[in-house]
Amino acid sequence: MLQLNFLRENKQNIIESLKVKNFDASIIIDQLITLDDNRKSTQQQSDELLARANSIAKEIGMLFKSEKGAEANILKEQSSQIKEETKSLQTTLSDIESDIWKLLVQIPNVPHPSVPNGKSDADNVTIKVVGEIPQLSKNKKPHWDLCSQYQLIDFELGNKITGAGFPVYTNKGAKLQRALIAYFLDKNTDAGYVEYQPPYLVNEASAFGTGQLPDKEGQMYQVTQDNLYLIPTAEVPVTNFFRDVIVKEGEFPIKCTAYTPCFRREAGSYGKDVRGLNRLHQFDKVEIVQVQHPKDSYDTLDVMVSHVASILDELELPYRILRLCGGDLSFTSALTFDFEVYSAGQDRWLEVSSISNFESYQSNRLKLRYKDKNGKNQLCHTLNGSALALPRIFASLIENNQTEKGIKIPKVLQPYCRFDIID
RNA sequence: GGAGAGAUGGCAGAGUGGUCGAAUGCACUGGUCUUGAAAACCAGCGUACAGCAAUGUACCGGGGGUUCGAAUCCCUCUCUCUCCGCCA
Repeated sequence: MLQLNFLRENKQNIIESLKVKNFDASIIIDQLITLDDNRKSTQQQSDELLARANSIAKEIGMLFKSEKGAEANILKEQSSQIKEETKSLQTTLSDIESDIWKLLVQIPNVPHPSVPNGKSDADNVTIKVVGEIPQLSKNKKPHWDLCSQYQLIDFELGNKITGAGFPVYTNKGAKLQRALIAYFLDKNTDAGYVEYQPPYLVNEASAFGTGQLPDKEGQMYQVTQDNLYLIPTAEVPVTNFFRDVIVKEGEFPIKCTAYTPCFRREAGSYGKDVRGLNRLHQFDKVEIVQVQHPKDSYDTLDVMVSHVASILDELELPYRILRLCGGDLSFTSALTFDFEVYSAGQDRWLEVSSISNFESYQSNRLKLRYKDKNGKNQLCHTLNGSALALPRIFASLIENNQTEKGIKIPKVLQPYCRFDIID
């Protein structure tokens, strides 16, 4: 969420910028400023009364020590009265504070000036297209057919033991999956990311820290008995490493990578979008997260984009990079680049990575700060992206590399797979 | 699952009702000394809100209560540790 003082000081700019996200902030910001003014004056009154009560309490203490009980009792009366007065002020204050909070969490992050206008994913701007779209024979197949032909994934078995959206990888399918995870992690650690294996369940505070709660709990699987949530992405546990942390300026950039399964309820999804591997309830992903100094975060975003591009280059997959328009940008992001690979068996582009700069939006909620040169605490910037999400990479790899003789494995994966063809 | 113990500043660790936002040690920062370093010595060193500032207020795991006054007493929740049981 945004800081109230930031809203106060940049009101007009923010209102203008948020129009790109199709969000009208004018009323809500005014409400917030009024509430904040109220908060300040209420707090001042309350602080004043408390200061008086405190000094009286100290006086009473000293009077008792010097055995002047009578005088002390008079002061007790006064103090009790003051306390009565503060009670209602305290109630007002906490009401105001919760009102402020409720409004504040409704305001999305302010988009970066380079975010284009637009209503939906149709308005995203393609900034780069890389690689040749393979020309396959008329007999080309989508990955779900290839999976059963070569016994790579058993969707039916997953249906039986759990339900739709929980595939069972088998044989060379399982090996390819394992190879991809190892390869992605190696690429990331070679680029300086520290590897983590976080928990796959998180507590309420963590789900709240990255913004899954309070609004998006419908997207998460919950273990109600222990009040835990299955992670929808490694972003949740990894970013929460830094909850309530004050880092030293010299520690920037902090770079983390983690492989985790991801669990998403995906309520309401249907149709060709969910066929095969296109959308699952459980899938694997390798995530990269960075904590950065505000002045460097956009350079870092570019570096992360080229890092992911280099992985797709090595996998020899055709891909394009999109700059998300205001309408498609997530609530918390200031600027996002999406990567889509071309899946030639289905003849469509599939999103495989989304790299975002959240600026201080997450940090503010997480209380993730650094001490600047003047010793003052400032909010860090956070960024994250997938490097990469497995299922759609898996799908496009086998679709694009299908031949009469079998599915060819790209060179870079062969040492990890220990085979070069699926036949 | 059963029994017990505990939660205090970056860490360790005092404090069981009255100048306690909190001793002390370590760590850290600045300075003196030194050719440099170490050691020693001096000083500083939590967070948030309000204020130009002085300063004020809140915070000793979370929430609630008792009291003129709570880190300290009471209730409650959460978490951690130890022992026993079970188990990869």
